Amino acid sequence: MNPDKAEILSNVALSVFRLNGLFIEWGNEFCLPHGLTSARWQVMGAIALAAQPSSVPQIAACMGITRQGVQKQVNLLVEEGIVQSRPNPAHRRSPLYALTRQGQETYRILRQRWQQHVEALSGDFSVADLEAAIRVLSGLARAHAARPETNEKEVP
Amino acid sequence: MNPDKAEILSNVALSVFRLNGLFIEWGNEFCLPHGLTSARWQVMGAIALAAQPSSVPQIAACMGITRQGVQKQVNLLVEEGIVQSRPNPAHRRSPLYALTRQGQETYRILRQRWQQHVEALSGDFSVADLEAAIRVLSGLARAHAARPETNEKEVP
DNA sequence: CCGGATTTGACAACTTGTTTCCATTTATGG
DNA sequence: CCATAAATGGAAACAAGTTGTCAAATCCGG
Repeated sequence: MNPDKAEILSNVALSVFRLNGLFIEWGNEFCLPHGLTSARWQVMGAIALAAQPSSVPQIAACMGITRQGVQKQVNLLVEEGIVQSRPNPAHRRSPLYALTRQGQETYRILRQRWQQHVEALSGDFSVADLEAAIRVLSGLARAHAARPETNEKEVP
Repeated sequence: MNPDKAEILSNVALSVFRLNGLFIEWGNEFCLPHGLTSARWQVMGAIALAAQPSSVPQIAACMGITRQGVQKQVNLLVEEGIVQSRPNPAHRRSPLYALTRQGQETYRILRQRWQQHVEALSGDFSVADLEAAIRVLSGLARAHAARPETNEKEVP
């Protein structure tokens, strides 16, 4: 019943891989009726949650992925009328992005549906277990965080 | 201190996404000295842990990804001399795969280094938290498991 | 034994994300 | 003010995985 902390940790890692795949797949079906995908939903969420309209590099930093990856999804979101660019007074080439009216409406509906889903799900777990899970996942993320390490920038 | 189970669950989902990316990145660096990547390491592990030499579709089913994805990595592992194909008495076109001598040696070293890593890491967590994390992650995986749903195969 | 369904590998296109390179814009220090 | 460094978008190549198609091999029901 207590096989070894190290072995449980290995299982946590495998669970994270499996769950990541399941979440993306589930999210694609969840967003399909709104013409979105998991990736675009995540970028949309980052834009929606930002206090002010944000530039692509700001969104990328907040999401923990590269700016080029975000740029692709943002360009698609603009094409679909979900997101709108506006001039950046501080940078001519780097516009700010915010949701359009349609984007706000789509986001509102998705957030509502998501809220219903997690509430239905949350009955399966205790608060103590959920908080413990957060502790473990956060601790693992901190331990594996991309540390600049010896990236001090090679002195030329 | 207890904001809402639903909100903690949302944070668990975001943590899974973030951790998946961090794990893959970390694994790539971890395997680099042995000429492997995270993806190939995972496939190699599935082959190593199988009781008997396995076919590509068997490995894929056990890993929860598509056979085509596994096939790509297996072909690369064969090229690198990590994995070896042998005739499948039950299927002429679908060979069985097992580790080569070199593959067994590489696997042994990687497993040893991984073991050291998780043991060092495991000091940061309590057994209770780790088991709670497993309960939550397993429960979420079960709830989102790709269920055939209405895929009963359209009657033609 | 035969014929159709299923499995399987090969191949190609697509999605998501990363890395790399280049050109332009912005920032900074003398 | 100007030269150089940093930030930024665009494009291309790559990695990993998915889906789809095709042909060969296997399986199964009659």
